[in-house]
Amino acid sequence: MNVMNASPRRKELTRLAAQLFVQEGFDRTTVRMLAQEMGIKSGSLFHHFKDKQEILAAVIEEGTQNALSIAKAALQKCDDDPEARLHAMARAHLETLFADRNAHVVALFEWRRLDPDASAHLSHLRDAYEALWVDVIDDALAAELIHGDRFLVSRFILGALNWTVRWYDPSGPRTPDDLADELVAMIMAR
Amino acid sequence: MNVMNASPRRKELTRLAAQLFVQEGFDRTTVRMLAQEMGIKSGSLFHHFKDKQEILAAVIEEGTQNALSIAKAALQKCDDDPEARLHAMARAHLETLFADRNAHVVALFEWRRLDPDASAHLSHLRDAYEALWVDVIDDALAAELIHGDRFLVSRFILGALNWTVRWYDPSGPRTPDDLADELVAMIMAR
DNA sequence: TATTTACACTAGCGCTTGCTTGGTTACTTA
DNA sequence: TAAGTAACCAAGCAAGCGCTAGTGTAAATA
Repeated sequence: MNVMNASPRRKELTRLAAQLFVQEGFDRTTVRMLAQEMGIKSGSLFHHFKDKQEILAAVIEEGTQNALSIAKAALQKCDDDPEARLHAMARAHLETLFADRNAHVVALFEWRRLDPDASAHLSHLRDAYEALWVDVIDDALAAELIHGDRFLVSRFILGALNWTVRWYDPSGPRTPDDLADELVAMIMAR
Repeated sequence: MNVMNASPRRKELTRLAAQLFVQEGFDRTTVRMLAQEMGIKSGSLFHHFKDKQEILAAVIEEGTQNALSIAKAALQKCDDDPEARLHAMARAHLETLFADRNAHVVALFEWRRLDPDASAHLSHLRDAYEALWVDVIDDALAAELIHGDRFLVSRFILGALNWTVRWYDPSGPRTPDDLADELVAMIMAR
């Protein structure tokens, strides 16, 4: 078994697992289904992952790491203007969400299936990501771009953004950037 | 077995099932766990419900029916002012969401576990509820209380509201009405 | 060349799952 | 008082579950 490595093979298996977890849900996805999708037998799966839990953790870790680095890059690319940063953050959020949709759907809706250890470890990653948001929103409030309670405002924004995975159709006329811009327009004081 | 009835006993069992489904998730909730929570043996469960699926459907139906009638009542109580209607609808949404939290969490996050027949039946109920929202939002747009694409705006609002079940703590200082008012304030043009 | 490593296989163990069966008990109604 | 019915129970079946043990083999390493 590969301890905590990130071989290309394991990455590919993780990607396939994410897809199945979205289709069927974590609990209904059996190790036999996973193995078949990967083109191997169920026993062989445990050469790559210690147990089924570890596959879930790998999927979520992958997605959250990506989100974090994309958001950081997006924020660095724009100057200190609060409005630009708000736009950039919303765009980055939706960009990751749909570039890596399967992993994020799993992270959003199967988080509770993680065992306590994995959950604790991944919580730090998620907190680091949310800290970026808090920062951006605080600046927007200070600049009076938006109004309201900082806690509530950030929850509402993240809720609206995360919920998009339930209805957004990438083959439709709108791009993720369109969504981001429309949301920011909706909440900005005019 | 009781076919499609709503005996008090069955209603109570449905309530208990909703609680367990939230705690454990539908798939991880076994009929033995359900039975124990209800104070009966697992076999007896199937006197009240045809199968496990039917319990899930009962939970979701109960919650959605409540949401529909509360929203209708709230809208009838206020006059035709678009702003009042928007407030009323947001308040009604959160009122049901937390009065009947378990059922709604199940409806929001376990919907996909429904078999196709139950899903089709319950979709009509849900559509009826969402139609109320579309109506209210159209009026608000026409009155220029809010701006933007009607489709996107309604999705964002429902997303922000539904996501509250993931973070709202009823024992905290804020009431559901506070949340509703703050959200409406956030999206209203000033 | 000898040894290790990575990756896959077959076979199946021990357990849990949703659900069924056949029967009992307590209450209501004719 | 007899019949009917709603609610329950004990026992267990067949299928499916996660995971393990032991083995084979080709490529990389010493």
